[in-house]
Amino acid sequence: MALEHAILVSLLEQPGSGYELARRFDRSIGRFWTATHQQIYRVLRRMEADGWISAEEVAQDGRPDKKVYSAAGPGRAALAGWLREPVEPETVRHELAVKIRAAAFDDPAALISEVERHREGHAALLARYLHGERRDFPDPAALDARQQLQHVVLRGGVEYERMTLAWLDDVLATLHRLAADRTGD
Amino acid sequence: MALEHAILVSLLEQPGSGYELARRFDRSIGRFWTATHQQIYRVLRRMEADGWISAEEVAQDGRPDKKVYSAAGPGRAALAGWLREPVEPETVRHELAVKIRAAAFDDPAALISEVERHREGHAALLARYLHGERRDFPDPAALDARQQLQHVVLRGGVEYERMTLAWLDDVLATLHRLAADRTGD
DNA sequence: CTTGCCTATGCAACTCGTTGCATAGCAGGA
DNA sequence: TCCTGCTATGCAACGAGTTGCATAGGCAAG
Repeated sequence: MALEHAILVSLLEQPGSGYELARRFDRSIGRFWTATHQQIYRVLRRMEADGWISAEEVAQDGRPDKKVYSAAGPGRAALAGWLREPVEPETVRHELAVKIRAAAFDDPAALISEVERHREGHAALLARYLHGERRDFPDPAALDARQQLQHVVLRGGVEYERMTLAWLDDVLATLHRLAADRTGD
Repeated sequence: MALEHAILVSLLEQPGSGYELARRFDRSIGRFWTATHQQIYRVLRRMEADGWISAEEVAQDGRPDKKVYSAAGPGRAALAGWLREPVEPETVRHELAVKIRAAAFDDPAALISEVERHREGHAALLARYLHGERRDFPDPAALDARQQLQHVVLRGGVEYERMTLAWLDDVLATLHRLAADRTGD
């Protein structure tokens, strides 16, 4: 389980409340590790009980109080230990790929609009990544260690989206060809 | 949940026992939808109870009996219905990406051997994909619809591995540069 | 002949992750 | 005024997924 470690990294980069963490997961980190607010609150409570993080109640005006968490010593130590353990290979749950093979037993043309919608989503995400890259890393030569590591992860996201877009185009071409073959004879 | 649909597709392509399905998931399908034998047996029983698939006891000599499942009419209908529902975007759980950002709070050089091991795994998988492609799709011009769809999914796997290898090289270069900067001053 | 491995199925217990709902104050628009 | 929406946290219940173990026969190597 790496959710607790993902949260630790996020808190080390910037302390925050459960709610703020949930919003960060929706944006940057969430693309390679998803989590809902429920999971985050549960894990935060457990980590606080274990002494990995410390909490501070912060009163706000015009909105409810919040509990701001920071990574504590034991949390840092746990993260360092985890870094030295072997990495699990990443897991992908690619529902669309299952559907593409399933289309062989139905009408392949019925998938075209779905694939196109998917493609739009990836194109939008790529645009967002590239926008974030220009904003946060305008001068790649002048980055500290932390920023360089954040940047290389972001480049991975960019390349993933580019690869996926090209593949979806390949899928669409295949589906169109199959549809033409069907009506053609 | 798409596990039942992934199993249906696999059974439509070729009937088989729970054990055989588990081995198929370890190989081809498992790269974009993982499942253990426990999940598979549980889902098979549920699908049989729902009439989606039918089972046949097969006695074997020299080894235990097995139950061979085939997709039945209601299963085909359920698959066709699922195909028309909206696709969820694929989810990635990329532990290595979390670790790379975590390395900013520890020694980045400690990650190098891990990333290299990861790289070897992806290189081996790419080789296996390319080998399978030469074996199963030697003449792309002479494929029926089902094979064309299987092939385009395989091409997605190939492109994913190529992209990942290139990115891991990028990560390694970044880690080496950071390690050199550290010892350099 | 015993030990370990492979086929083949399954139970029990657990953790992870999701969904729906609840609370509670404040802000802004119809 | 009422309704919607945002911040902020949480409970309860469920479903998905993992881990450890059990059974049971046959095969091959030592």
